[in-house]
Amino acid sequence: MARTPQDITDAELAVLQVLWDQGRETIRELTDVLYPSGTGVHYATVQKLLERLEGKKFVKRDRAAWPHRFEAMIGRDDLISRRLQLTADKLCEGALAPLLTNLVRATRLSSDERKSLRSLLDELDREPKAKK
Amino acid sequence: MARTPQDITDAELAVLQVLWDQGRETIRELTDVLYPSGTGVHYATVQKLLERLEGKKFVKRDRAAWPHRFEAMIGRDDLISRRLQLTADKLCEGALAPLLTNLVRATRLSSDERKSLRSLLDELDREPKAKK
DNA sequence: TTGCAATCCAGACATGCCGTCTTTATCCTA
DNA sequence: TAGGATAAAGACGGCATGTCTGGATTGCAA
Repeated sequence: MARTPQDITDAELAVLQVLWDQGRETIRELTDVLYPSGTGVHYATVQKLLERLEGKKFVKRDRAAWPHRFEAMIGRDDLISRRLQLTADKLCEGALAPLLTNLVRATRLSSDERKSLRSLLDELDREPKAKK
Repeated sequence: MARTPQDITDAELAVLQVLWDQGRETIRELTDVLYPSGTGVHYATVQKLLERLEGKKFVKRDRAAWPHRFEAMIGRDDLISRRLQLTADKLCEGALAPLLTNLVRATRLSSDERKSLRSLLDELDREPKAKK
């Protein structure tokens, strides 16, 4: 049984989180956020993580700027979808519906949350062909 | 950044899937299913996987029976919940609601599915204190 | 131009997970 | 009691992944 590499590792995710919060950033800026008391050694670590994220098309590098600036190519919601699909593939033969019912039961939905969920369903009723 | 070991690996999951399908099984039976053309070498592999699953309390071993019989201690739904909570922890600070809305949008819900989802919500309305 | 500091780049390294395999001890059955 | 099957403990190896090193390149200041 071959081990399957992770799509995005924890360290890579940490970098993405900062990019999501701050927008376009340089390696230096990212390093300062991720390793506040860093000795400067961590610069190369962040660099490598960005290089791998770029290779996986999850981050875009602006080589015109100096120093280079980085930007997330994947949104938080996209990654959530990705992870959900992954668990569905492993546990439900790809079907998302079981995850859905599981969540509805497990989550202690407040009445407000139930209300907004209903309106979301109403919205889907009106436009049966949701985009993308 | 410390690497976090997986709760259940792919190979371990494969064993669990068989246990979910077949119920109580011996190592030999599991091995025959997982490695149909196995040379007998894989017996120890399954054995080790079961040992680790037992250590993590995901599988119960009946040492009274001979040969030992194994049984899943965690259900498919439990594992789904676990995985969902894990993604929520990593991407939504533990909140499950974002996953829910994400799923509702991503899943192409048929009108039937929407209907059953609504009735599920109604059910929750009637008994605000859902049990665990 | 020259020197310097910061940045970029490629690759090596280390640690630990995890699937596999080996060896030895233990148990049932004939 | 002999022999085959199972149990138990540990070693091994590949590789993912976070970290680090050395040297090339760039921009800027004197």
